[in-house]
Amino acid sequence: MKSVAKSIPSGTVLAKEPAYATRTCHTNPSISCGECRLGELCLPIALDAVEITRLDEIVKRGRALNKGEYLYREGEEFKSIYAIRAGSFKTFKTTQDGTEQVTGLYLPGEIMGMDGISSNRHGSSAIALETGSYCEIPFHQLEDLSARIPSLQGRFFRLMGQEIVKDQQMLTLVSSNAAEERVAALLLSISSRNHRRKLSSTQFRLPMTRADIGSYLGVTLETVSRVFSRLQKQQIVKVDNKEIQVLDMSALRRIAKLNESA
Amino acid sequence: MKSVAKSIPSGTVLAKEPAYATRTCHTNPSISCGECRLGELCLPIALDAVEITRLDEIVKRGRALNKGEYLYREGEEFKSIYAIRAGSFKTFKTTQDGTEQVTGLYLPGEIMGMDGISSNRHGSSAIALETGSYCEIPFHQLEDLSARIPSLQGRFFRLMGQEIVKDQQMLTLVSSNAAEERVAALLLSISSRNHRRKLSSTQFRLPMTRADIGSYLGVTLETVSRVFSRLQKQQIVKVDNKEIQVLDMSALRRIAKLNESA
DNA sequence: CGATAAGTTGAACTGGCTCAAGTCATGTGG
DNA sequence: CCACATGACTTGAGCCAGTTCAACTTATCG
Repeated sequence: MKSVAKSIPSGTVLAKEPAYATRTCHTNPSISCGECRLGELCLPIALDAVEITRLDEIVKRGRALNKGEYLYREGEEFKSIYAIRAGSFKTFKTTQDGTEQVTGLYLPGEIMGMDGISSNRHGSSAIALETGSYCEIPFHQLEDLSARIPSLQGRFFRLMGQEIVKDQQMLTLVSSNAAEERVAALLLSISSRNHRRKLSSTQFRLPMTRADIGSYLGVTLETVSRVFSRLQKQQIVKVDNKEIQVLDMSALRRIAKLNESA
Repeated sequence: MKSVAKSIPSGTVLAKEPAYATRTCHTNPSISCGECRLGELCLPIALDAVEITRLDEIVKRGRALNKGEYLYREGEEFKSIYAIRAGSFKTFKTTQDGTEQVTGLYLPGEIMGMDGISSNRHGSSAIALETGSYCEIPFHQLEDLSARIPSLQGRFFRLMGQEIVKDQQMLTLVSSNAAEERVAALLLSISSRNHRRKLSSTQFRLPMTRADIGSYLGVTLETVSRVFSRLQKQQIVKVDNKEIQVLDMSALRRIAKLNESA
């Protein structure tokens, strides 16, 4: 927990530190799915108490991961999907010219690794952006269980459907040019995901570097930096390195062209 | 069948017409999944004969659709997914400024509509690019059946996983700039999908207009046109309006940076 | 505290965009 | 079956958002 806080600059004016630290779910590995505060976001939605217990039996609670540690690597055999409990992760592919292309940002309560299901190989690598923890769910056990618990099967279909929708929104975002639009949409996305997790939707810490954001959004890191500067000059957000404070949410939505997604 | 052929310019030098016409699956609505030549690509893979019969009972074979007809519209209630039997379809979203953003191209044997699963609303509209036909699979019946046939559940998980992988490949393609790379990747994608369907991987007809291709790839139609002209000048492809002949496959792969996807 | 990574800002360059003017294809009605 | 209208495609010219390269400041961490 403290190691997350450690990465927040001490003299920061924003001071959303306590909220972040207390809310970022349990690093405590003994918490079961039934007790987990993220249950309402994560896999267990739509399951009753008994079903959650069944699910609990197959979930392996992973150890804490430090910044930069891999959860899995592109090309490795796919065995499990992973639910984020705390911290944040990015997924990325390494292109043949050796550059890294960020394909996803994952926050607590979200599921990673679904791009390995079809081919039995992980389609991307996943790495912790800060100290974090996760639950590992062996996929074939999840399949077995899903066949016996229809509501779990339905839940997982919907979860995969969500991933498809998310990827398509990202695709339309990146095809439709404007760099400002992309950055604004990313901020709104983080904002609304924080809201779901009962965190501040106006103050948060960007888990990615400018380079990661640029890679994710299909622009250079310099452009990301310039967009932040511009948005700040227009009083739409306050940017202090990775600390973001949204000052004018509706202006931000206007710039993002309100892709309903957010 | 003939109406597909009709859209092929008569005096064309390429003359891949017969292959196209005979191979483009059955427009015959009485063909069952067990008999369908697309079975090996479509939902039934991994199912035994008895299971296919069960699946057959819930599949509704749709009427032929003419060019421009909608299969479903963005925002409509999601009830079914659709398997393409013949022809080609595009999916697209209409952005708030009224422009159309192409999100997918679907060929026979492929499944459309999975972006409606999570929200119970279709996330995009689907429209026939030429005369085509489809099978409708009511989703809740598919869910019921999947709960009773584990191999069908597994198949559908993998199919959704494939859609996720496809969207992410598209995303990385569109973030990594180079217009030529994007066009080359699209050509390779169609080529390999044709190959899977036992059609020519070097000669085919583009089902989309330049405008559609541009929208899909995140460039303008003029850029698409110029890229085609350049590729033709370099003797990599022969372009006759919508007819494409790949002359130098390895050069095309080199340009596409061989995103293994293809 | 010093090294290294992350971020900002400026200046010049350029790929793709916009606008425009044309050709070519398709299909519709007389 | 032709003529004409409309949509699809091509090509050129100028422009601009975002890139590249570079110099610098600010954070982070052993």
